[in-house]
Amino acid sequence: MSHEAIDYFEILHAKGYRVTPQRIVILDAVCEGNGHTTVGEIYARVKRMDPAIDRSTLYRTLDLFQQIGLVVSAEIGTGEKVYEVAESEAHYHLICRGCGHTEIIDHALIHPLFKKIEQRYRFTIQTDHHVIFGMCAACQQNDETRRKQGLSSKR
Amino acid sequence: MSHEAIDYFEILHAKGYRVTPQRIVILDAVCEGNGHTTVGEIYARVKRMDPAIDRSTLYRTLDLFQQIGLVVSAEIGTGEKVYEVAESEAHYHLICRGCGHTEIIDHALIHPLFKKIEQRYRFTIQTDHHVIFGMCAACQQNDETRRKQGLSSKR
DNA sequence: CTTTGTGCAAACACTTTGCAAGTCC
DNA sequence: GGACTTGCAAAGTGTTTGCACAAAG
Repeated sequence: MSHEAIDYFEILHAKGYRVTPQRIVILDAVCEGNGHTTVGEIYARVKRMDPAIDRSTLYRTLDLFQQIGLVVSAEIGTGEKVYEVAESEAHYHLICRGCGHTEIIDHALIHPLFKKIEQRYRFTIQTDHHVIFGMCAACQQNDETRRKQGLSSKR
Repeated sequence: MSHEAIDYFEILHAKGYRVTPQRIVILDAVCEGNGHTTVGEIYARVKRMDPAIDRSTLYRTLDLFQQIGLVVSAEIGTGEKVYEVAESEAHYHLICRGCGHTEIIDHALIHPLFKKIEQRYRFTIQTDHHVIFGMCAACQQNDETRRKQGLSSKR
């Protein structure tokens, strides 16, 4: 999962882009996310490693990384984009709306469905990163308990 | 699909909210979307019907409608939120990245998978509105043709 | 008449852009 | 040295908030 394993150096070079300390730090920061990370989180980590790096550089670099396929992004329910280092395999997450707990869904579960959809609708599915929201068992219980204690029906 | 069929009046009343012309116009506008509509599109329709309605009112009203369950929202790839009137059934869309064509995925296809996921991970899936991105057959062909004509590798 | 809802304007958060100075190769 | 990158500052977007006035019940 660490970028050590990735030929980022070579990939950048091959496309004529330069390897700069900022880019390394930013790739580091995305890797540290271990899965989804929002731009805000990435920026915090970047700042910790090198406070001089500007937000605009972060955005530009994330764009670049995405273009050359070093990282992929997905949309989560909050409207924020999340980034992560590109993996060979597409994958799917289950995120608890209560506690934010993330679970990776077994690939074998999803794949047959996608195959079926592709056949039926003559579509090529490109979502290499899918997020399903829900409530984990623990949070569901908490929620019920709280409701019993009588919370207002309004927000 | 039209809000005529919905007891919006009663629903608002029941929760102690008022029925105002603005709210009716906005609900109308969401209904006109016939599926996903972005805030921008909704606002345009609202303006057409009543130019005096402010953006802030739109946002506040959409929030309210979502809270009381009159409309549901989903996230699409662009980072924009889309809204639509709540349906009894959850549903799933296939959207072509090329032409934007939208296809509704047969419920029977998805449901078994979600059931399986819920059991396996002890999660309650709350996504009542799911979007999968891909490429429709037509756009895929166009894309290949274009690539053959020699487009640069950089964006 | 009381409470809720609205329009306005200003504030916000997040992202993008122009440009001169700095840096990689 | 020359092209690519960066930091800075400023401008965009899209969304939210405070407040006085208007409207619903």
